[in-house]
Amino acid sequence: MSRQDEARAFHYAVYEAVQLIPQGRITTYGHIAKLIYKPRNSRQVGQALKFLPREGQEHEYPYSTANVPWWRVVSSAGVISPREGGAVQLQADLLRQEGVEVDGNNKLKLSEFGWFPETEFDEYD
DNA sequence: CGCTTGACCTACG
DNA sequence: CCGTAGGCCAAGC
Repeated sequence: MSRQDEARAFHYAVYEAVQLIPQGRITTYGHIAKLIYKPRNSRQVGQALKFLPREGQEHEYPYSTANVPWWRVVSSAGVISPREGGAVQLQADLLRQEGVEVDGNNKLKLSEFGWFPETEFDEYD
């Protein structure tokens, strides 16, 4: 399996896990990493979302912003990760649109809206 | 091939 | 509840 194939497989795993997040709920990059059995790759989870094709854009992946709720993923600090462009504001709007409270500093209450299903890694805590 | 980046995370003051 | 330090690891150059 080539390195590129592995990267694609990782991206697909991330997108599939993100699709599991219920509407009106949020989870973290780190938790998605655990769900796909790559607990030390939280950074790459963010990277995968960055590579998620924008709706309408030409791409090979069977995933895009049209079928992956990328806005339901935030940092472990419960904050919408800062980045270039208007993506942050869009994410805040999409979350509020489904009932998730976002304050003026883009902070969210993980204790209230967090979605953290059990993972096999939790057994080693 | 080595070095820098970055939608991250935990531990510690 | 900040802010910092160190660790992590694929992608880009």
